[in-house]
Amino acid sequence: MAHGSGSGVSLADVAKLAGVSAQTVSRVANCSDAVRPETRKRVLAAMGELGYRPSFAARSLRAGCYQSVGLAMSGDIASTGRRLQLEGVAAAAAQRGYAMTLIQLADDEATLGEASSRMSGLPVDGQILYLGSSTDDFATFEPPSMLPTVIISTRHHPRCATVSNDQTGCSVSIVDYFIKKGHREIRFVGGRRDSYSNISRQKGWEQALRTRGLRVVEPMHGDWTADSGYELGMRLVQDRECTAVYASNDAIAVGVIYALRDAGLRVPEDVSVIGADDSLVGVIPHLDLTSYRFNDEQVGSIAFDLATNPPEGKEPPHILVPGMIVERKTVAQAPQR
Amino acid sequence: MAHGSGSGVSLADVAKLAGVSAQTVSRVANCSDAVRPETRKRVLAAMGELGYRPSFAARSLRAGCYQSVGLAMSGDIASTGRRLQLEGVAAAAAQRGYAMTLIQLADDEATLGEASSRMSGLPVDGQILYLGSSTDDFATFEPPSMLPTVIISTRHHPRCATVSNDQTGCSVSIVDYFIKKGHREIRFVGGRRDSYSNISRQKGWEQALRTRGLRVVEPMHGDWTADSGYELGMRLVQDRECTAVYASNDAIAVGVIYALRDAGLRVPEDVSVIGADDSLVGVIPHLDLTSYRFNDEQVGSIAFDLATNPPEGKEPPHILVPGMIVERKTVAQAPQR
DNA sequence: CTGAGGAATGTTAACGTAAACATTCCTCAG
DNA sequence: CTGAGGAATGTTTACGTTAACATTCCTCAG
Repeated sequence: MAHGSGSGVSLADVAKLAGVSAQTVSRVANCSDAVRPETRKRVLAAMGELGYRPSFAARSLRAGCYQSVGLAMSGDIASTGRRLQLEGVAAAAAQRGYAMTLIQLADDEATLGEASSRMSGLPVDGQILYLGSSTDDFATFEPPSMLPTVIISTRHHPRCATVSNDQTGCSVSIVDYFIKKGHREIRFVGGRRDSYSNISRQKGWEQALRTRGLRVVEPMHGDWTADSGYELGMRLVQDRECTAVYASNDAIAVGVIYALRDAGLRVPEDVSVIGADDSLVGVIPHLDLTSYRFNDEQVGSIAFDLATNPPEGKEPPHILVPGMIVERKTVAQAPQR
Repeated sequence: MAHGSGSGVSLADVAKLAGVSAQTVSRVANCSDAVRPETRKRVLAAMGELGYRPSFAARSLRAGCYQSVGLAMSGDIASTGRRLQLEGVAAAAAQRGYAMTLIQLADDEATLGEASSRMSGLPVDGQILYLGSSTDDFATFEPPSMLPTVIISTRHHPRCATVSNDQTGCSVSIVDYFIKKGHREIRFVGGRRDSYSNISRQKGWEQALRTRGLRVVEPMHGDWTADSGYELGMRLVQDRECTAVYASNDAIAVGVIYALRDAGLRVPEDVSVIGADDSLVGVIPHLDLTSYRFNDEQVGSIAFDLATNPPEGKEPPHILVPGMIVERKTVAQAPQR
């Protein structure tokens, strides 16, 4: 017995059992009020007996849409940030009565073109593409004409709507926050050099420092782990003028803090440290790391809206969603010199 | 212009433009080789021009199945473990050419019945229900007759296949691992008392100790955070006989370790500590926490297989997937007394 | 030159649903 | 008693696809 489409039981089957027409069954299934209570009862009984399940295929064929949005992700769904945006899309979809179709692309096939072509055969009214910002075909990708397409990316695309966390804005906020606290020597400790989010964060930091007329010291780079942060932190100890450190993620921030403390410096009294992503809550005792929390939920929700209600205008929108600094205990006023 | 189903452009439209029959276009779309190269080219050109996208609805209506599996999750998709199992399902689906339809249930509607009924109108050949193990209707839930159903849960269900991580097995492995290292006073530090996974882990620990004839000391409970682990760790210091601690998750383990060290005890020389979930890799400097890693990928993959290829037998399978201890540096031989 | 045989293409029908329209049946005003 | 009007239900049709069968056209052996 083939499972699938409508469970093999159709309106007609139910109709026959209940002694009514298929249309009447359809009316019952769709809660129309133009059915006598007695008839309705008989139909519902027949439905139950046969295990009727409406056929999504037939319904959407008739309706011409699916009430479903597609999300294509590459590699790791689970990594920080990505998963929250997935959740944002899912939440927005749920709220608006949409389903979500998720496809995962292996890293070696993670191009926008491939994702879009796989998606085009699926039951979706719009698609959200969430691959790394560094896919080969980002610039050349042409979205399918009849399928509203949104790319989650910090980069701007000429033909597609794009949304993402405002990585640059994150850096600017952090720099300004440090400045407000009286800091002037603000260092950046990076993650992997080739990572797009690291590049954006670093660029934003540099830009903000220059605009504010502060000194830019060439940053060091680690591999996103706390251990690499520790090493970099130990090197940072030499830098006697530095009073503020902006780490490209929280693990690095933790590494830096441990290193500074091991070197006899106090955090935040001597050096203030801030992380990014706000991913380490509740995980380390007595560490109240000040961090920057992105609004992943909103990114997902906006992506959903753009995919299901594409704006009319010529120019595709490029939306950057700001987050906020979560103040805890690793940033203080700059020490007096 | 309505988007959706087949982009509004049908085989017939393409056929007219290319001057062939719809069937020929269908053959081209399905890569049948019974088409003259020249014809194929003409058809492909027409497809491109019109932006043809095959209609999922029509195809599955005809085929009688969707090549898609449904996954229902409650509340937080992102939390440790859950997200990895999501990824496991997604990976298995991708590998076998299936799509995945994800629906998210708000916490106040997270029952198996609700999930299943929502799913029944979606394009899925099978469904995987992944709510908390504590849903109200777990025992009474009746799966729909024509939709293969799998529940991800440590509990056994009389009518549905179930899969999950082997929480009890985790505890047994950990106890035996400690015993192998010469420990005999093995404590359990729990997370939230009412959490199902905490209950299972504690039960497994207790059972293992009893079976091996070791002393069971009533465990303490925190709230899963490192800070709560720290507090409990400080209380644990009084327990002079304890040489081994099994923490119900990694954050608690970290808290315990910090507390023990602050109290002057060495880890692992004086007291060994093990966590569970292996969720804190690379996040704390110089902490090489021994932990138990579950095989979430495999849980997801098995769930997928059961949902798409339901076994014939009468008794629904109940599968517990073992994980493994990841040996690092927080467990050592028991100290000599 | 004939026609058998195969390659390429066309035609028909069915999948399950729901809108639009058609029919039946009942009630009640005149 | 008649029939207008409305409620309940039935019938037809189209959505886009593809399996199954039908047709056309070409090639080449005899």
